[in-house]
Amino acid sequence: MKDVTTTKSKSQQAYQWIKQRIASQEFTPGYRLVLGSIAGELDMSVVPVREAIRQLEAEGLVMFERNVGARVSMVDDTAYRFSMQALSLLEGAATALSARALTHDDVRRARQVNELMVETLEHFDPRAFTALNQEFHAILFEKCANPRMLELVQAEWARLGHLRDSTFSFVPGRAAESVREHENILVLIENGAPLAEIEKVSRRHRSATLDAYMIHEHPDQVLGLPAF
Amino acid sequence: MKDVTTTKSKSQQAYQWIKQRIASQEFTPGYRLVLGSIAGELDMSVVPVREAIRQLEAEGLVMFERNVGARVSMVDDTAYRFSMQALSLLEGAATALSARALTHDDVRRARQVNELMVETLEHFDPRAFTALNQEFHAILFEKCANPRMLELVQAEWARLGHLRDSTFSFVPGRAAESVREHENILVLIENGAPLAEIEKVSRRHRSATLDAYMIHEHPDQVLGLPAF
DNA sequence: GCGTTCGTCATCGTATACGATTTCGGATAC
DNA sequence: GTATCCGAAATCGTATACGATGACGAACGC
Repeated sequence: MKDVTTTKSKSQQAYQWIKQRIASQEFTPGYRLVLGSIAGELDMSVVPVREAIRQLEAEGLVMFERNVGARVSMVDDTAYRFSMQALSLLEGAATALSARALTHDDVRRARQVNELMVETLEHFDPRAFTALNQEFHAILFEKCANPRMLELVQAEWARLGHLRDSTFSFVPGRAAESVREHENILVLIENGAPLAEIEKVSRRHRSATLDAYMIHEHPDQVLGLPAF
Repeated sequence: MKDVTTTKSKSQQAYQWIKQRIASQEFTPGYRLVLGSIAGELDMSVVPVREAIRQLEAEGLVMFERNVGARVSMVDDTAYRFSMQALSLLEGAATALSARALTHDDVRRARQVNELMVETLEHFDPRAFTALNQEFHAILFEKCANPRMLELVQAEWARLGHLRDSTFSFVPGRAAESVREHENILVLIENGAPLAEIEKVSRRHRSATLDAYMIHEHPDQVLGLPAF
């Protein structure tokens, strides 16, 4: 008897396989996803692959054009900005909704990650830095009391996945500031600050990264977002 | 030559067909979606139907169990609460991001809708009331400067679609209060109030509906959400 | 030389077919 | 009477097959 929860359907296999490739940058934005090739690669027929791609399409990771095919979504600058703004909103709230559930150990782990980030600052590697950044924030919002919001945050992270590396490489100065804000957030959580305060600061933290990026890359079209 | 934008693929036909049935309550939560039957109904094979259902699954409108089949998502009370909370967050922000783009005419239309709601209060029809409620809010956030956030709001509305009728029927008293708050929001928009203020009030407006529901149905587990 | 047209190839879209899994009812044992 | 086991029917999962569509390049006309 096979364990259904462990034995994945081929559609799911394909789904995860593709998703991972996108996340790991093996499939970069614009990359053409050919059904037949992927099917061959995974040793299955095209049908499960099609379904997998549909799901990825619904998540916004791939674009699909009828009778033409699928390709990894191009996240142009404007789309990037919009997603980041949405993420600042969602993540801020998720962090607040998670704060009360965080243990001392969670905070300790987060602080540890943040210290790693400080060390990384010297021989700065945007990619490593961003990975740590995600890890840090993931610890803070992972215990979000609202699972739906957690889903939304994670979906938005995935959407931005393929270019989240670049954020800090554009605006190197932002990284140092970022780790300082991280410590601020940790202190607020430790002190049981009002949830509204935690939400506000978390949201600003991410908006600030976005603003830094916008000012650096598109100083003309900085569109203010309400930071409360 | 066929117009590709008009000529829908069968998957898309199936997708819209099913989605509409769900929205119109013809397929109620728990309803079993049998691939073969739907395919027969639409005069197509099961393959496009499968894809359609995958998409709906990704949107959260249907649940899917391997080797068992799909059914319209049960939105139990807790899931309902979580989605509403997410919606209050998203909609509040979307409304704020839309406020500056609203014309006098938009506000006028919204006010008109709200006045209809007032009239409806007398011979109260939860279903009609909720439809108007959605229309009202749609006017307010439809010009959201951030299209991504608009997508998220609409997706969340769709998720709650099948039971949004019930909200006000549970807590009749809430409806009257709700229309008063609507007018408040309109005034804020007209006066060019700070976006933060608009966001705060919009968010509270929806949270209040949720709170009223929770207190009425589950007085034991009212879980506070940060209203700023 | 340049633009247009036509044909071919790659790829997608869907139907059909069949094996695999689950569900459910009835028969059997206790 | 109840619990358990077995088997058939319903339904899903995937492979294969073939027609349809669009992309690309070569040949042709100008």
